[in-house]
Amino acid sequence: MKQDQAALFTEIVLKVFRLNGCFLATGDKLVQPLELTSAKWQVMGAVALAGEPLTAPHIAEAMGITRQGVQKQVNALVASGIMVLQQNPDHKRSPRIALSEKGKQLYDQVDDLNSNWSQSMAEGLSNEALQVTLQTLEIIHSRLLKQQ
Amino acid sequence: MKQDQAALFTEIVLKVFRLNGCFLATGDKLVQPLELTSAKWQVMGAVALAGEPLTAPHIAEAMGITRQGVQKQVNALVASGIMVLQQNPDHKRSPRIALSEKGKQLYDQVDDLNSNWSQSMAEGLSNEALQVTLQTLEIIHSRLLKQQ
DNA sequence: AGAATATTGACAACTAGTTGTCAATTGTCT
DNA sequence: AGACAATTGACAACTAGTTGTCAATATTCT
Repeated sequence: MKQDQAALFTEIVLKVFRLNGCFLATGDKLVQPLELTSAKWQVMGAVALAGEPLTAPHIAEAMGITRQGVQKQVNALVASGIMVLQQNPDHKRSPRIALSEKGKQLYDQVDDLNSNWSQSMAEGLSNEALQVTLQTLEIIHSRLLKQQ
Repeated sequence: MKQDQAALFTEIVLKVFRLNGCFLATGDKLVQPLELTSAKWQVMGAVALAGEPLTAPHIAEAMGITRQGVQKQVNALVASGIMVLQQNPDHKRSPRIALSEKGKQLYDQVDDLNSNWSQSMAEGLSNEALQVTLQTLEIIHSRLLKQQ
């Protein structure tokens, strides 16, 4: 039975790999009309969710990726006028990054697309099943963080 | 309540993104002593699991990534003597790809590492929770495949 | 205050994977 | 058999992210 659980765990790992690819592909398609990508709206989402401008390292921490990965997307988003840099009184080198007006409007549209899609995807899945799934993934995630 | 489920779903999506990164990082560390990477042992695993040599497109289909992504890893694995190309009587251009003796021995070691790690990770997680999680992820995955 | 240490953005090189093109091969249809 | 379409490996260019280095800025310790 210990065997069974380990085997189940391995299948979950493989499923996560597949789902990651599918989610990114679907996300890219979803925001393609807005000329965005999954990577870009995730950065926008981190700032939108925080409700206040964040520095690049803060965004990276919130997203669980490296600051350099974030920096690339931020630079591109600033170049295209979706995000803006605000002087940071606490740090000369590290500006606060915010959504521009254009960025906010764009993100509202992303939010709409996402909420429609999420509702259609969650259709017919029980609250319990979703809760158990999320909770299990959270436990696994926290173990991984401790372990490394 | 439909709202709740969509929100839960969104959280699961974000958790999958994080877990994907963590799993890859942990997998890389796990097989680092064997001079492998997550990408390489996943290709090896696809062939090992099939129990017979596969062509590159077959491996790609099994893994859910593109044939070109697989091809890169296969070329590297062949160059390092871990996999070998076998003449394919059914297709002059598309050889069957198998593990070499060295590759089989390596994969046995990977398998050991993975099963130890999986057991420690699954520790304390109930069979039901793991089953519900896997099943829910499978439903989501199959919906994504249909949808696109 | 001054020195050692950590954080930060820019830059470059790298891994992993995708997309598109090309020519060779294979499959299908009549 | 012959023509047209699909599959395949090689190659190149691309996105996304990581790692490492550097100089500038912040932080900490005494």
